[in-house]
Amino acid sequence: MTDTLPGAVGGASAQPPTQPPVPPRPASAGSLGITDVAKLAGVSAATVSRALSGNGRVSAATRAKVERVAQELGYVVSSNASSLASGRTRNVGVVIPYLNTWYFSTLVEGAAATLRERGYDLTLYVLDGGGAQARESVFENFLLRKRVDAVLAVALELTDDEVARLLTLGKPLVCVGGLIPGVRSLVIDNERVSALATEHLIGLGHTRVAHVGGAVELDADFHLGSARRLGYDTAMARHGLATGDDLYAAADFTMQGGYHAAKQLLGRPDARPTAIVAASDEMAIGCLLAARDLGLSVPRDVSVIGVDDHELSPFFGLTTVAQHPDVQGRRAVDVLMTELQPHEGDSALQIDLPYELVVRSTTARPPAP
Amino acid sequence: MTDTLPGAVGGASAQPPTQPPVPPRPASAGSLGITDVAKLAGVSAATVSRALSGNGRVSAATRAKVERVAQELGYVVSSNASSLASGRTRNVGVVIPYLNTWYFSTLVEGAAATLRERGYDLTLYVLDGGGAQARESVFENFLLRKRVDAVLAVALELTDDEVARLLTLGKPLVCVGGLIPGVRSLVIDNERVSALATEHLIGLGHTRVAHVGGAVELDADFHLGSARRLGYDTAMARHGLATGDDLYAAADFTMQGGYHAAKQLLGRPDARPTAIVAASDEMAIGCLLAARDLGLSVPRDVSVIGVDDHELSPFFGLTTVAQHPDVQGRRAVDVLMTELQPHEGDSALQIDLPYELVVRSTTARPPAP
DNA sequence: CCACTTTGCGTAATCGTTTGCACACCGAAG
DNA sequence: CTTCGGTGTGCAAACGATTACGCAAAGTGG
Repeated sequence: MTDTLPGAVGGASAQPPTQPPVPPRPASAGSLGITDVAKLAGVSAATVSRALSGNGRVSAATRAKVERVAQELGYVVSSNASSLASGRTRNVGVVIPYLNTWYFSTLVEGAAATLRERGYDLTLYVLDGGGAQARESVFENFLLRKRVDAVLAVALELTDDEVARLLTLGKPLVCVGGLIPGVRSLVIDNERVSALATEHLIGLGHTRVAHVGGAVELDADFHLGSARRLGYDTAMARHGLATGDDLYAAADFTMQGGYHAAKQLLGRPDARPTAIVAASDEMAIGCLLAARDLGLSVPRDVSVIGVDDHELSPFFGLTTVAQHPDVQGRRAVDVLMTELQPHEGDSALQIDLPYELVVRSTTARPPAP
Repeated sequence: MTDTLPGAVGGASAQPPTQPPVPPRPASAGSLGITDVAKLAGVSAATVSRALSGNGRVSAATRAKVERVAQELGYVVSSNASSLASGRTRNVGVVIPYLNTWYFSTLVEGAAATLRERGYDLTLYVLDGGGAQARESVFENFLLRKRVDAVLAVALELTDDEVARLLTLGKPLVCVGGLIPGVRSLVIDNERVSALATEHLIGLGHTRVAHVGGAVELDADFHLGSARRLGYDTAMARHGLATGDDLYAAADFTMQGGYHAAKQLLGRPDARPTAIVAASDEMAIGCLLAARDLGLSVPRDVSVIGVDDHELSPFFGLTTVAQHPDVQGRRAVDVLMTELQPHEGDSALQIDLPYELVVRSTTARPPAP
């Protein structure tokens, strides 16, 4: 029931003190329930529920009438009451480490769009900042309040404990951006992605190919840095090409990091690499800027390829291996939805996400020696 | 369950004694309710509710015992039941046009962090993509389901209808990033911000100051482009400096747009501006890159200033007028929270957000003529 | 030692839907 | 003309909390 707090509605200016006898119900449009609709439609509340939810059978005529009345009254079901009674919330929880990042925010936007289309709400839990404490409070409290029908974990390496905790709720749990044992996960093959990028350069004829990768000590989130470095190493090895410390520089997945790494790699003119595969587009763009500052022309003097297809990449003409976070978000929701259906055929726990090479103008054949 | 309760062991542990050390499995299924806690603690459900929620009086001893039992059982209140009974949801709805943008995602992250700290959930509605239809469905359905205690509208020019719709719910509505009549709004004075940036350049001695602004036809979101252009115009006029078509280029708030605009402005060597104030940092960075491509040195040949303090700005050494979206998100939540309290003193409807000049290395005195 | 206020807690009535069950009606099959 | 299976609807019991009341027991002051 809406509290009869005076002044909550008016808002604009202070309530005049000379208020006439306060109307007992100040147009409490919020407090209209299913029974109001029922009464006006001349049916029982049960029938209204069935007509509006689509569960159970209702004659076409009755349904139409109920819908009309509900529309006229501006009636909207109380999700709390509905959830309590039915056990379904039409709401999914999305847990994510950060938000102010191209990848994460785009992924969430994709998920949000899909959920909205399906009539679902999205409740967001951003772990950032709060550290271990935030993480614990989310997993120990927020997610257990039965406010969500399912949980989508983004790029989170969940502990067995956290998984168990969530699964005892009996709610589907889907993970995107990392493989978790026993949990349906949508993953991108980071090793292959990185190998593909590397092989593009090798295919162009490059032999001195350097790698700007994530520092091992920053190897959070499913060892993204390691996986991509491994793909680079593998591809190089497969083609009999040398790798080594002089062809590797660690960075932190930022543009600035990529910039400094490239400065270092491209700095010595003696054995300068003719190409760089960066583990992310932001770092790749950093490399581009560094090359320019060193007076090197891209792609004439040095080729650069990234991974992601960041929103800035088209502008820089960056060749890259695209992953599509918005699609990842959408697909993750799709999976979640089928999971919410009374499914039985246990499909694969691991679902591979697509990626593809996007050739732009930062890669070309190596300069003639 | 860990049986530290002497009396509870007999009744509760149905486990065979010869069970190997199974992980404690705190909660049996999701189906444990307040009455389970009540029974085990030897009190009534009402007391458990009071002890856990802090409403009503409970002796310290009882409270401690209830808390311990709840902890052991892994009990978490059902937010639906709680909301239904109390009318409060401990959840706020955030409505936002886009998410995959530095400003928006950072703002939401700030809001999310604050909300989490206060034990609130955040339900996110991203309008993007769905167009008018998405917008309508959010305002006509999603927000009216009584799932939220309050609504935070970000950079949305709400129609009177939408405002009315939300206010009849009796739920607080706060707006950040735009002034809406009758709604408590947190706004940044875009005109002053832009004037401040312009005056920084004027103070350095620049007289030919150009503006890269939002195209009027893209003037969504509270006329951000217009307001910032007006601030530039005003500042120039105040100092008796000329403005005009040769000192203005429209763009679309992207780096690419800024790049092309700057190419145009800086292209003719005859009457080239010595400084540019861009209406956003992303455009400013585009200007930086354009200047470089034209062989101009920043800030020796041309100064550039932006607005935002984008995450990339420190890397580019960009001088800018900072607004702090994360702080804006936090403050918006703060306001929302006081709004949720039984407030009475109607404070100002408009709340001004802070901004400040951040001088880095892209602005300097103009070149000697 | 007696009113009289606090305190602490239990009883029971909500909150607004959903849904199992019962029942009435209806047309088709036996 | 019964007997059915299928439809459409209402009744009433959940769902799992919160909270207004009421009533003891425990302080408090005179």
